[in-house]
Amino acid sequence: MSASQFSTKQRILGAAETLFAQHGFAGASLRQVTNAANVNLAAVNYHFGSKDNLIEAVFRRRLDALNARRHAALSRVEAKPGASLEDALDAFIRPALELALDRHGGAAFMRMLARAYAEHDERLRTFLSDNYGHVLREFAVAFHRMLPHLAKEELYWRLDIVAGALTYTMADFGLIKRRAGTSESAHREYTVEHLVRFAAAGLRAP
Amino acid sequence: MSASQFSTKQRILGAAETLFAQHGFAGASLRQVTNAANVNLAAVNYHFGSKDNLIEAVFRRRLDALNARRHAALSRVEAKPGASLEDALDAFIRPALELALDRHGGAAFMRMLARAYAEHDERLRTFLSDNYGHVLREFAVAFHRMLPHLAKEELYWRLDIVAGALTYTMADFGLIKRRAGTSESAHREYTVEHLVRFAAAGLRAP
DNA sequence: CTATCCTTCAAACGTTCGTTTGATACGGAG
DNA sequence: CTCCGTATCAAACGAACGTTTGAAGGATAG
Repeated sequence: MSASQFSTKQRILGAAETLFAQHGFAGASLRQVTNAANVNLAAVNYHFGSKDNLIEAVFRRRLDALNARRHAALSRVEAKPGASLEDALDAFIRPALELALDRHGGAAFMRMLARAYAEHDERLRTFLSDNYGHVLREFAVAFHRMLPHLAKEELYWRLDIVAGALTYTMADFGLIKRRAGTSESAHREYTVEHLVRFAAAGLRAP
Repeated sequence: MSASQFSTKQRILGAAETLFAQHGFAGASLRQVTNAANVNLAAVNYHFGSKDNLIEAVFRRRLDALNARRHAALSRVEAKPGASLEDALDAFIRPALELALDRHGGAAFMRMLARAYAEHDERLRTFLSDNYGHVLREFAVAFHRMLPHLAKEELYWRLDIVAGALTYTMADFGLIKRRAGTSESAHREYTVEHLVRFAAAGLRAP
């Protein structure tokens, strides 16, 4: 039963991701997590030190890769002459949507991320900003270059809102099965395009 | 100190709204709430019966009025010949935005509502659907009439996502001060227009 | 073999949670 | 005045929380 192809650490991370998405960080207890992962209660503190550290580890496992892919995609866009706002938004959205549609817990992680956005928790915001803020700042610079008429302050809170709305939307997309008869790649292309237009409209508003 | 122009019940509701918005339903304890409201701990269970009932009461206090105003606005739109999708969205968005910009805790409530959306909690969804679902269904019917080419299933989850994204966005709007030199009504008009366009684009997408 | 390190385990730690209790004060109604 | 329903209070209830402890495996190195 407790046997799984995954290590204790990985099983804890997976169960935590699912339960945090379902009940929130305060609402999901370590006893729920360790029961779902079929590991001893003390294993969390042994491997991660504390519940807060576990939360950060769950983020890290996914965001390291997501941020790297976003950075790479933005670099490709910036190397291209005549890149549009839509290209930059695509670089931001596509890696996240691929993560949301990933079959190995991607949807759960996206829902967890959406909750984190809604929580406005100071500790979490600091952690995310410290570890992943630099890529977001790269995007902000790119957007600023593409929307020169927009004041920096205005741009920043628009980005905050657009990113939040996108995250919320992608979290829900992960819950919904695509229409029968549509291939996965077609579904993804359709959704990316839809989200890019939606975000561009929000950023370009007067 | 404990003296206030408001009754015990009202002070509990106000403090709960603020703290639920800040720390979530699981994260805010009744001891925090009763301390902030300057009332005895037992007062919550005396006046409301349980923490869950308190949560529902906090929703009820705002949503009764919000739903009534949305219903009235939609009725006006439907009485008007040649009403557009944008008119219906206006009827949906304007009352909510006015609530979000209300100075007496409206912003806190909107943040709480956004968290509730992100939580996907079954009990809360049932409560909201049972008590306020009929107005949302009126809007769904109106939108269906205005978007006949869209299958019902497709429309429903688009509405779910659009409503969530709008709620999230309005929750953040409540946190941000309007630009200096802009009147409150101008700020509201600008924002409503922006949100309506944004939502219409999401619903009209192919 | 023994020694060592990493991991797992049951049990307990002190704290905080939502809820309940029983006493006390107050304020009209009879 | 007494009576009675409403409201508030300090105190306690059992349950659940995150965390710590110390002992017991189990593999590897000498």
